[in-house]
Amino acid sequence: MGSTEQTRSAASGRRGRGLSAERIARAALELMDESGVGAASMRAIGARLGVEAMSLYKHVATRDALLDAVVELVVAELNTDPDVQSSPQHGWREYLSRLAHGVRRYARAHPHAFPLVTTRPAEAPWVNPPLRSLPWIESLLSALLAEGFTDDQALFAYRSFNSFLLGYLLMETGAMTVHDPQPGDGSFSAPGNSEPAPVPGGLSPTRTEHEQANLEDAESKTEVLNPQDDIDLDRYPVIHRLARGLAEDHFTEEFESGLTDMLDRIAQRLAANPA
Amino acid sequence: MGSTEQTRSAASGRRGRGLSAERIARAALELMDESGVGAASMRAIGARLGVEAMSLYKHVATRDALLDAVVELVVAELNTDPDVQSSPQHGWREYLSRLAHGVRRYARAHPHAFPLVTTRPAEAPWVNPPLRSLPWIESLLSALLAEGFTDDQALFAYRSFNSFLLGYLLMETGAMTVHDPQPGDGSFSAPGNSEPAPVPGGLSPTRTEHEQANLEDAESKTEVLNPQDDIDLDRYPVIHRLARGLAEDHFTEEFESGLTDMLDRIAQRLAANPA
DNA sequence: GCCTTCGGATTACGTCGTAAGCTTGAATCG
DNA sequence: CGATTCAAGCTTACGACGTAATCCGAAGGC
Repeated sequence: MGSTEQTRSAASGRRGRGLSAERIARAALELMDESGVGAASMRAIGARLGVEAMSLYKHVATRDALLDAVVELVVAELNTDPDVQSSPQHGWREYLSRLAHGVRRYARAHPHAFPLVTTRPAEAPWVNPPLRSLPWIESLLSALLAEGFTDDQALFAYRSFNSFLLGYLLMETGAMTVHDPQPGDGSFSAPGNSEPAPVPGGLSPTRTEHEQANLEDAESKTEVLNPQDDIDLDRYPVIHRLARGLAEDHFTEEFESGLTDMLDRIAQRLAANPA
Repeated sequence: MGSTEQTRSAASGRRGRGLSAERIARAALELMDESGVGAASMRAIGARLGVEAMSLYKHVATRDALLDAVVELVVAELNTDPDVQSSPQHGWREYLSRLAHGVRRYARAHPHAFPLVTTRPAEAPWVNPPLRSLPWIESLLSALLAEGFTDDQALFAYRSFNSFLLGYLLMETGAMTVHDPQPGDGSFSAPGNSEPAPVPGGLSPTRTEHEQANLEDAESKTEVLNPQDDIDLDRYPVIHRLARGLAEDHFTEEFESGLTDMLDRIAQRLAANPA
């Protein structure tokens, strides 16, 4: 296609067109941001870069490695976040708070890629999301130690930080990627575990339409199921009544208050067994 | 293969062999538990049930719907959990605590399937993991309202419950599914965002071997990267020093203390603006 | 000059989800 | 009872996927 012109505007100053592992990961991330994780197939990534799919393997071992690189790329946005500090300037609270806000920023910037960050298997059980990289784990731990934390206190803070961000941000980004509802309910049983199954519709009759949306993709469908006119009043009266409240967005305020409480929890631990 | 004997031991008392949406979902879940999400292909599920892959479509609309059914199946373990109560018997704290422990139980029982529970797009932004089903959301909310919560208090508790469990359990189950390490590090940049890239190895040279392990699968490889002999002492001195502490398992104790704190947080909210 | 090296294209294989149509045997009804 | 119906399961086939193997042409070093 086109011509054999090879502009060679690459920065590395070597052969080939500007392809590189990072550029590939960046293209993959763009595709995910636009159309979900599933849209980032090797062929699609190649097409976006004006290259055949197989050429990517000259820079990336496998698609799995590429996904890991995307995760790394996302987390690496912390490096260029101006509000995040690499070491505590005004105490550990501000350090952790700024870092947490940085994490939230990258999570909200890539709601489709964030599940990747949270669920891809790590190289060790203690390399946890949402930091996921040894450099940042090192940074956090050494920052806390420098602030006078004991080893145990630092590790406790590390775990609390991880689980808090994981929970809140997965909720928040998950709420951003929702697909269309189903007519039938299809529950196998009810919470009261007394009646077997009073479900009327059973399995859905009309659902021939297919859209690829496994764990891999998560379509963008931002359309929100407006609760108050879809919820079955008889089966779910409380949900029906609280519909408006359920749909309200409390993410920012509760992120702040949850973060504060988490930091308080850590501070409490500091006071409990002082160094 | 075999013979044309058709034992017809099905419970439903109709035609066909015992196949059903629930049996299919159960087979899929077993495959996931054994070998990761990716192992539950339509063909593999069919094989496990002694049936061709296409036969599954007589009971399941699409593989996506099947994954949703698996999620439902996992969450439905709450229904048969003897310690979980369908309505508060001794106050909301015990109700929520028992429910939380029930969720933890199903999460630990299916560490490979749990990411599905946490990341599959829901039918509405407020249908959140780890409950994910309208019956259980209804149950939780009505339980709290019955205990005297205001609407806002119940919704706050619902969100706190979700994000706490999401965070802790994703950490815990994530630590159970770890894959083998890579020789090279491959970071694009370091946390201090001062030096560009002091990485020695760059991209991995020897990694021709492939094993399917995208978000879909997450191989079982329970082998743990023993920190103290693999961590680069020069680049990550703190991690190296804290290696033993990082590898320690604090999940149960910190789940308990975190749960207590979360319930305290809710109680605080009750006191703040009393009904 | 040649020769190595390396980045990209080509071809091809096995597996995946699944659309379309066929077969079959139990349930139903005359 | 035999004819009909029809859902459950089988067969075939297609396009998209990840990727192994191979080839090719140009840039760099000698």
